[in-house]
Parts: sequence; structure tokens; C-alpha cells
Amino acid sequence: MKSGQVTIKDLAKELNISVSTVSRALADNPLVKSTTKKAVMELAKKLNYQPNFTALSLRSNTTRTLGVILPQVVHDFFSQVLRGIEDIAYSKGYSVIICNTHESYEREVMDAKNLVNGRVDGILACVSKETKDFTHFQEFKDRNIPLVFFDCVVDDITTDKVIIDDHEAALIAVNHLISTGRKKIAYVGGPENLLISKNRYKGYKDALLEANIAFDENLVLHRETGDFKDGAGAVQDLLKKNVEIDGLFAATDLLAIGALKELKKAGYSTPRDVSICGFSNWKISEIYDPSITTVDQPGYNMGKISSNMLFKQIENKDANHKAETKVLKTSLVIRESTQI
Amino acid sequence: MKSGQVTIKDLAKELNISVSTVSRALADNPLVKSTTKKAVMELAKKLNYQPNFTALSLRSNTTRTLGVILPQVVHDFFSQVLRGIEDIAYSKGYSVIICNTHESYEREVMDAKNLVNGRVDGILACVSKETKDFTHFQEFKDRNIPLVFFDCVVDDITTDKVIIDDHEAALIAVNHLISTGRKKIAYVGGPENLLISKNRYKGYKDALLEANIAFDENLVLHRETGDFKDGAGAVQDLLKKNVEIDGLFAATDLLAIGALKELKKAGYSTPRDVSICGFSNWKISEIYDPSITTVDQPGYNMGKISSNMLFKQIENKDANHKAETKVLKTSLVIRESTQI
DNA sequence: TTGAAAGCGATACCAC
DNA sequence: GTGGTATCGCTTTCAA
Repeated sequence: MKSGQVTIKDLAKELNISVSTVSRALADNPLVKSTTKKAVMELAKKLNYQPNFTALSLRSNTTRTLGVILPQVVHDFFSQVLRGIEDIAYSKGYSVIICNTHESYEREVMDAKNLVNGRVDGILACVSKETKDFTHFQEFKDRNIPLVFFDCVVDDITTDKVIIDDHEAALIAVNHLISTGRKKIAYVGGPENLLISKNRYKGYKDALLEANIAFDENLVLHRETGDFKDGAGAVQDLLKKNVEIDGLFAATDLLAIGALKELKKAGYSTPRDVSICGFSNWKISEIYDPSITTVDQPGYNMGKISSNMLFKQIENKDANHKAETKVLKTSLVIRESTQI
Repeated sequence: MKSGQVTIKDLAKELNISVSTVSRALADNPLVKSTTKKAVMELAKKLNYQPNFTALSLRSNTTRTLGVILPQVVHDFFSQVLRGIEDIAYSKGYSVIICNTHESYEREVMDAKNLVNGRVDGILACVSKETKDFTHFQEFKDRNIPLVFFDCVVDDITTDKVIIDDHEAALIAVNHLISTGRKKIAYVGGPENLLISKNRYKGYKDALLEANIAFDENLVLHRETGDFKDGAGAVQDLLKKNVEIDGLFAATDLLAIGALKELKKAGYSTPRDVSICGFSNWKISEIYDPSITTVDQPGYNMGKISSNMLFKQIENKDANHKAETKVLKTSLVIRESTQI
């Protein structure tokens, strides 16, 4: 009973029976005499026995733990995804170990290495912005560790993926701006190398195309981040160019708000002069004054679907599993920033 | 080599040597002949051998893992705390398993039970709003599992704690409102049973006292949550009572913003008519229009200090450790909402 | 109905 | 230098 942990041995010794019997009794094995069983149960309760987690894991070669690798946790969207993951995991008696890479490639590699050695039964991952090399993820596949990508996925790795139809979402958002009579619509986007940025940008362009509005390179601003400051910076650049706009589609809510605040500084009112649409439906977009029209991403659902796919892999580890990609629909939330 | 995992046995068999030698070679033990060592190392690299985490844990009775129990992750403050914790943990080669209780007592108990069986080497915990019974935390102490509370702590359990001087922070914040000439200052607070709420409220009252401003019960509104909606609701109640205010101190930033927006609706401008101060310095308080004066909590530092205290406990597990409570200082960030 | 012993993957002590 | 074996805590055959 060293280090405060009561083991099955302690129970056996105390009751003068073998560890096998104790183990069986605790497992409520019908072979064990009911009096013995009762005695074991009672002592276990009395000494507050808890089976050692590590021993169980070693024996069963499972950890009842999922690993989640994601770039940020202070992020309304990811937090919803996490909730979805946790809800499914908890319902199956699994724990979740969250690795927060803080958008750092180095940290992501460390985290992956840390999870590769049998610490978890499966991995859910969303790759960071910085990541361009994916061998640390390939490692999971090589070791036959179940892996599901969500949101920011890796094309080169064949495994289950859950993504959002960013292209369609952007298309619908920009259509909405157009339908309210806007014609000179600017685009402010996040990191150009990200697939999600590319798709949102393409959605923007396609919406203009469909509406027969000429595409104008001058109205497009790709930024290094999806942050507030970059939204403001983008508008400054726009104003310097002296171009006229009456609408703005931003690839994140923070970009939208940064842009809005900067436009206001320059004397433009939203939605009157420039109507603005963001992306993600962060809480702030609801609270902001004016509230921001934005694309709602089904984060909770994405978490649930991803972990369900992961559990399917875990449960059929031997069977060869056909990788699947699920594309989730979004919806547009119309608020003050586009209501005229 | 079942389930894709290469073990020390596989290496031994392949090289026709014993597992002991392989183990020693991998540990770079000087007793091993260098040619043997080289052969082992090379084969290990070739087969991509990784020592099994669970076996290591069982052997050493340590998991090199910290458990963090907290009520929310989408929370600027907690996320900073987490970063502080992670930075220290990573630097010591530890992983962090985050249990997000979503402010639910039930979930908190589940999480605690889940961590009590040797899955982690120590626990960092911030209790949820709902929690009134603390036996699940006492369990850690009983089992001699290192435990540190941060932010929302449990008075009845003797262990290391890291808290913020909420009372002083509130005092300084309200002093600031008074110093800008405000005299009819309302208080909008979160759940009354929380220690942090009590202290912030007391800070508010003491600031008035010090300034010889009569305390007026009508200006005080305790709410069920610290959320945006409750801020708005509080102001609605205030307006119904037909009381005049020229300042407002809220126990959270979201309460502050909810109040501000509602006041604006009723025709009051901030800071001109009512200046407003929040608490926590969430990102939104910087971005909001107008930006919000608020109390900055040293979250990152709190995380670092907490985990350092935890490691001290882990490293001196046998020595009887004297519990300590650290109180961290805050600072006031003055922004537009109180600049006249 | 129960006990002895093997085994999960790794380390470390004791022989030789 | 190297191999055999006990051990960590638990489950599960195999024998009795």
C-alpha cells in the first residue's frame, strides 16, 4: 500500500484469499461464492480501492483516452468542437487529453510525438497554420493508431476527415451582401496558404461571378492572421488605395470587427455605408455593437461526428477501414451589420 | 509486434540478444559493448521503436502527466492560465490532460474520479460555480495525490492555493471610477455564492466607504451568471427602479458590455453619461466599441505559479509539505469606457 | 469455488 | 558484458 494506493494484493492479504479471487469478485464474476464476493466488495469500499489505471491500460492495451490536437482553445469554434468530442467520449467512458499547439509547428510535433507511444487509443487533429510538413501525423497511420482530421486537414494523408464547406458558406454570405444591393464588396482573408482561406476566397469570387459583378483585385486583401488588428490593417490599406466599397466579406469575425471599427474611424457607418459579414459566429459577433452578420459553423456537430468516426476506427482496428471525408453544411446568421 | 507497436522483445529477438541488453543499450548504459549498443540503436531507429508509455508508467509509478480541472476553456483568463501551466509542464517533460467541467458539478465529480486512480501525477483545479460539496477533491488529499487550487478555491481543503486579490482589484477599479468624478456607481455581479464574487463586491463597498459615498442597496445587482445577457438584464432592472447612475462596476467584462449595450439602448452614452468598468480584461474588452476599462488578471503567471507549486509537491511527495496560499496582484487597464 | 502462474512492456538486480 | 528473473497491478487461463 505504498504511496497511498490500495492494490488488489492488499485486499487479498487482508482477507487471506488469492488475488485471482479478489479480481474475480470485483468483476462480479458469478463463479465467486457470494459471501466471498461480499467480503471483498465491502473491504474494497472500506479501503476506498480504485483499480490502478496504468495497470489496466497495460493489460488491455487500451487507454480509454482520446488525444485531441488543435491550434487554440480560446476559440469559440474549437471549444464547441471540443464539447462535441467530449460528449461522445464521456458517453463511452473515455477521457480526452487536449494538446493545445498554440498554432506552433514545433509544439504540434512535440504533442504528436508525445501521443504516439501508446498513451491514447486514437487521435483527433486540426493542423496549425504553420504546419507544412506532416510526417508527425503520418506516424500515427504507420503505427496503426486511429486518426481523424477535422477543420484544417491534411490532404496527403489518407484517413477520415470532417470539414466544413467553406466555399459554399462564403458563396452564400457574399450572395447575401449582393442581395441587399451591395456591388463593391471587399474581401479580407486570413493566411493564404490555408485550405480554408482558399475556399472562402473562392466562394467570394464565385458569388461575384454568378451575380455578374466584375472581380476587382484592388478589393482583395489577404492577411497573415485572422485577427482583429489585421482587419483594421486591411481597411487602412484599402483606404490608402482610395477605392470605394459598400460591402465587406471577412474570413473571420475578428477581421470583420477590426475592419468595421477602422471604417467607422474613417467616417463610414455600418451597415449604412458599408455592410459587413464575418465568418464563424463567435460570441463577440453577437455582442458587438452593431451585431455582426456571420457564417455559423456547426462546431459541436463536427466534434460529435469526428469522434464517432474515430470510435468506429478504434472499434474495428483490424478490419481495413475505408477513409471517408464528411463535409458539413453551415448557415448564415443575419444581424445588424447587414440589415439596412 | 502486434497492433503495430515494436517492443523491446522484437528488438531482442531480431538481434539474438536478451531484452536486458536491449534495455541497457537503449538507456546508453556504459556497460554495454559499443558494437552491441550501435546495433540496437540502429535497429530501434529502423523499426521506429518507441518505449511503451503505459509500461513505463506502471514501472515507475509516475505518468509524467498533470491533470487540470477547470470550468471552461473558452475563457481568455483560463486559457492564459492553461498556457502558463502548459509551459511549465512541457519544460519538465510533462503532458497536460485538461478536464473541462463546463461549470457542471456532475462533470467535475466524474473528472475527479477519473483522475484519482493513478492516471496523473498531480492535479490543478479551479472549482465550478455549481460545486458545493468537495469530497471528490478531498479524495486527492486522502490518496496523497498532489493538488493545487487556483482562482476558485476550496477553503475547507488544506493544500496549496493560488488566488487573485479580487477585493483589492475591485477597490482600485471603483476608486478609479470615483476619481473621474462618478458618485452614483452601480454594482453588477456574478453568482453571489462564489468567493470571487463576494470579494469583488466587498471591494466595491469598501471603495465607496473610503470615499465617503453612501452605499445604496438599490444600485446593487447580483446575477446568476457573469454573462452578457445578465449584464443587460441587470440594467433593465435598474432602469425599472428609476434610479440614476453615472458609473457602473461589473464583476466580469461580459456583464459590463451587456450593461453598456442596454444603457445605450435606453439613451445613455458611455463614458459620457455612465462610465463603466469590467473585470478580467478579456480580448473583447479591448476590441469593443467603446473599448472597456477593466481589471487585468495575471492568468499566465497564475498558471506558472500554480504548476510550480504542484511540481514542488510532486518532487517532495514524502516530505510533509506545508500548504501555502499565494495571492496575486492585478492591474487596472484604463480604456475608453471611463475616459471622459 | 479457488489458487497458481503467465503475461502486458519495460527496468534493474543478481548471477556468471 | 550479458542473460535470467523479479517486479509494477491487474486479468485470465489452467488445474485442482
